[in-house]
Amino acid sequence: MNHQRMNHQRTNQARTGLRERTRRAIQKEITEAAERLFVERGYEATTIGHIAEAVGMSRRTLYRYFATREDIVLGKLDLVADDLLAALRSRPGDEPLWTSLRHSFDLLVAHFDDVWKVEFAEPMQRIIFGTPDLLGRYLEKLERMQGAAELVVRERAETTGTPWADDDPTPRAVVGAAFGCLVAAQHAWFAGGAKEKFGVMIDRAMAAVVPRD
Amino acid sequence: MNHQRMNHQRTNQARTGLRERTRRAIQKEITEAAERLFVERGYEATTIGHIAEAVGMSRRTLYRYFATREDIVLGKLDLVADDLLAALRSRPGDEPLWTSLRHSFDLLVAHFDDVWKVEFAEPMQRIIFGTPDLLGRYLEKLERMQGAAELVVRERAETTGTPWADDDPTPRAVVGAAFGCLVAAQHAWFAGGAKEKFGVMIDRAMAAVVPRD
DNA sequence: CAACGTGTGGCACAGTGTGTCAACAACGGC
DNA sequence: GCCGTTGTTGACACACTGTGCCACACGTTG
Repeated sequence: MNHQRMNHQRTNQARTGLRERTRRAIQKEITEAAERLFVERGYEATTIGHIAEAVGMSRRTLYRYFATREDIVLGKLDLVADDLLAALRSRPGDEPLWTSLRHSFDLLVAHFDDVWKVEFAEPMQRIIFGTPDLLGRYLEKLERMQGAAELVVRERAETTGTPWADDDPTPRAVVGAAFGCLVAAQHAWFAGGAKEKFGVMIDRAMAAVVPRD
Repeated sequence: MNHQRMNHQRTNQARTGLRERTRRAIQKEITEAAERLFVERGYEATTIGHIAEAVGMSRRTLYRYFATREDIVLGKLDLVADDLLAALRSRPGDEPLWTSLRHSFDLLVAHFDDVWKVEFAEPMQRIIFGTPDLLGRYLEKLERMQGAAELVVRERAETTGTPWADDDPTPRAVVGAAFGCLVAAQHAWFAGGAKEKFGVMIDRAMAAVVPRD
């Protein structure tokens, strides 16, 4: 229970504390070793014990850095989520919602086209989408992002004087549609061997689905 | 590995065989006992052992009916998925895609407004959305449904002479947007205490997001 | 009857994730 | 310097999931 809140507990306070920094460094080390193993031996075949051995620590200690094996792969997503929400919040209030959402995704686009792609992009993507456990966790995290995004969208609508009723599914639906496009773009992206830029893919996907403003 | 294909392996052949029927009956019995336990003691707190004991069979045998504990809750979804795809296939080819998708969801609407609601609707929904594991599996199943739906949509577009390129994210995006609306409707539905009909909710959600035809 | 296929339970096993405890290092005040 | 506090680590035991394997019981068919 309560796995998801264990890492990165306070993004604001103690941002540059020594503790936090070394913790991040170790987390990164673990992640890299683990991903190497996942890519070359497969996700299912790589146990926590293997990873612990690879980074030279005990199984128990590893669990203090990542609550579950899925989190080793998907933990960074929580950080991205915070940034995405901040980006969404910072969009001008009079901008069409769909456009704001598209721009918020730019962070993910960068994440895909830059960091991931250079080192592990395609293989790790394939591992995530090819492993039921990971895919489920991934989608669950996207789900929670959508919940948070809905709140942001509702707040924004309130400031512009056109709020939605509490039981109106509209804001969630628009956000959900946007994330649906995101996943669609991911599929198309590495279905085409990641030859095309991810940004292009998501533009196409979101152009095909434009809600009434 | 390969959990999801273990149950309901051939929906077409041997539809009314004795074996299949008794199997279904036992599955149903297990499901009902399990859901009762889940509702009153919580999902996490209910082990396979408890369920097995409740229905009077061994743990090992229970695993021959459901590959995972999640499947006890979400297994029926696979059947619904088949029906949903069949419904989608049977829509007229000249109908706007969004309308076809909306009508395909009627099955789910019935499932929500009728069967579930009468007995376990709200509690089970809450359990699914409140348990990370279950939510993940649920979303993963929706994901696979979307993959299958995309194929149907592509085939249909081919017969009408307006196919999409293989690397075009459009069909998946539209399908994904529709499923996003579905989930949005679920949220709004039991956020409002399931007072409103589910059909109304999904109508509102999908009306808010209409892609270009 | 015998052979066969199928459903069942028992057992052992690898793996995940948790609670608990003792050892140990780091840091501050005295 | 010494000592308590605090945080990190590893070891062990534990409950639970899911799988492989084997022996047994049952009904059907030859």
